[in-house]
Amino acid sequence: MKKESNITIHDIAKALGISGSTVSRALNNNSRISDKTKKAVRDMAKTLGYQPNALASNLRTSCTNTIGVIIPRISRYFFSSAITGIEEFAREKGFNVIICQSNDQKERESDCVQTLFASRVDGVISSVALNTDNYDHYKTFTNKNIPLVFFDRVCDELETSKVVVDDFKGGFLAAEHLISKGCKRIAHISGPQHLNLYINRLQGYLKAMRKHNIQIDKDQIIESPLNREDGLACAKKLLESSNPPDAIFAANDTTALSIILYAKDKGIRIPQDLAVVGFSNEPFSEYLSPSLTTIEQSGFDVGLKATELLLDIIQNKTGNRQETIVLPVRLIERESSNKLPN
Amino acid sequence: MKKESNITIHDIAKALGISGSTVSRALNNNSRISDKTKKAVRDMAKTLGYQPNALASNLRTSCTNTIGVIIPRISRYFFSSAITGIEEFAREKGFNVIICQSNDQKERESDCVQTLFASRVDGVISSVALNTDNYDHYKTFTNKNIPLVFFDRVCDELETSKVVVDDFKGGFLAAEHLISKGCKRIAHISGPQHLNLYINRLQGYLKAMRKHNIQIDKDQIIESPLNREDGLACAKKLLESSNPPDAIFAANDTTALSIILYAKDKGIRIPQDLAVVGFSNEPFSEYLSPSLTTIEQSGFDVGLKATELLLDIIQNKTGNRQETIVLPVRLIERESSNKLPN
DNA sequence: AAAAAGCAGACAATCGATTGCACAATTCAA
DNA sequence: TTGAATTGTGCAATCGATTGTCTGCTTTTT
Repeated sequence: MKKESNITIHDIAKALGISGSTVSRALNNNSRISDKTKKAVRDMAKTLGYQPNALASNLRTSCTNTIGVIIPRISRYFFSSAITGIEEFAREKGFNVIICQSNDQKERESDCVQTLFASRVDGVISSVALNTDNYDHYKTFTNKNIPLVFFDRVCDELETSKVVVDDFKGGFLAAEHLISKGCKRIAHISGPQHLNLYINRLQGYLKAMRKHNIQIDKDQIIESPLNREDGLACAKKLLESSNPPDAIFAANDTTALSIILYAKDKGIRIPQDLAVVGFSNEPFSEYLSPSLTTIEQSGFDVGLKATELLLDIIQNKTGNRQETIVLPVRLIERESSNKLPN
Repeated sequence: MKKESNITIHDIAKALGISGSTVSRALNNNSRISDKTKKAVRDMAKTLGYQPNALASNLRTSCTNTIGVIIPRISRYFFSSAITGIEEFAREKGFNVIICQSNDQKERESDCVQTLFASRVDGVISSVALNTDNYDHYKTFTNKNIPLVFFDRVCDELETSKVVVDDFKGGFLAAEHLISKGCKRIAHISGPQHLNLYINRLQGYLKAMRKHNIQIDKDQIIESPLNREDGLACAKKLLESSNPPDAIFAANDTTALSIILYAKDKGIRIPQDLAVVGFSNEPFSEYLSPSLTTIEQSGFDVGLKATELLLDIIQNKTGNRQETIVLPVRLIERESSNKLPN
């Protein structure tokens, strides 16, 4: 009923008449221990129901076998998929994962950094908050040589590895797709320009436009925080202008959703009057009416890759590298852009 | 560049010419230490940039200040919201959270139990996998007196506390709402009957039917694993019968979605020919066409409450109690049931 | 003024696994 | 046969914070 006195390596040692250090080495498969002893130790460990005390081991080795994750919000599908990828890989390698949410606020992000640091995680994977414009708090990690890998929303200021999707190509595919559907006046709603991924999506869009000699109108490119409300405002601004676009490429699905809702409300037909393409392939995009054409990016793969990279740095003690891994994206054609080229 | 030798309580002690134990007690606000000394210690700690080493403390106290969470899948909105609630509360109280996903498989759930146990978490919050029909693996915790709280998908076999939403009322509200809209033949697609929450939703539905003297037809109540595919099969079965229902109450939104997709495909008008109500208020339900009437349940609140309960058990060492907290639900009326009573 | 009580702080053991070094036993080379 | 090399284990210190017990000093009580 009380504390079951836990089995320690010393109990095993006593049972076998050997020393604790030998047991420890045997369990860690140290080459200095004979196979016979190793087997005896392992068998006895099983018999006694030994459970290693990670705490003690952590204290001695100052490795926690834990990685920290900082994400804006877990309830966004892309991030929860990323978490799944991170966990999958980390657990398989014997690492635990501690997750912190910044709620897209820089201050909370700083708190997350502190929490993870105090938990003495062996490494950190992060996707920065929307309004993070300065990365000093991350120096808590880099100063102490704690490996750090960014994903999706990455930070260029710090010398770390990064995992992103091919946002440039995504932007390009989206725009070219709209062009192929005969759209002539293609607007783009972009995100905060201090984040690479939005810059890249925009650049991809611009490249497609140039490639096909479509005139680029600065009024048709607007920056937005990409939430529901601002999406409506952007839709209004674009669609009520004297020369409205015949297509909009939104830098995320949430904004594309706002556009669709706005258009429905105003009797603008999609895709006939206005074609729409989003970005991310959020789960809801498939069920919208019309369903949303979008760029698929695999959160799972991004998480997996980031973890692979991080654990490699941790285990090989190579120090923070500056590798950048770019994962592929894919255009998913649905109804919102399904019109005949005219 | 190498290991910055970390500041320990002994460094503080040396700097002040006092002993380590005094520093420890001062930092823990022990009453045996004078205010003057406490202040001196705290100031010095700040000056030196002292960061307590949780590992050492954990080892000594055998408390990890960490709670474990086992959930089916983090990518489902209800669960990610619950996680947010759990984290919010736990962090505020100085606890870390380790999350494990069972992917709705009993075997993985067992693995999660082992992982969390090996991590020596101070307590566990769990929502069981769909196919878990036996709870022996959870005894790993109960045997060692590790507090355990279930939420949403709870287990009655073990003597633990539980947090659920009012599924019975939800079922009742859903059915009564359909009745108020003039529906006469109301089908119900329920979930696995070894899970209380589906039993309760069903019972709520039955009570409403009885209250309003609507005939209950056993053929109109079917059990389903409640996924996309099976939802289509259920829809087909119900709607192609010789006497199809004029309303369906599905035990989750995913199944309701399947019904809507099936009906669209077959030219069945919603809500005129068929009214539909789901359960959960998943984010997509708002954007469907027609938008989905559903029962809202707050994952966040459930997570918060479960954590409150768990931390209370941990901190007051009251042992596992058997409290059951029931949180409210709410009907959200949308288009899929918006027809005039006939 | 002597005894009792209270206070502030120090000492040292402890949590359990790891690891540098020492040492014994065995094998091998010369 | 002796010295060297190799192999298998044990000893004891260590990681850093916590905590039961003890000490010396101050205050209070009678």
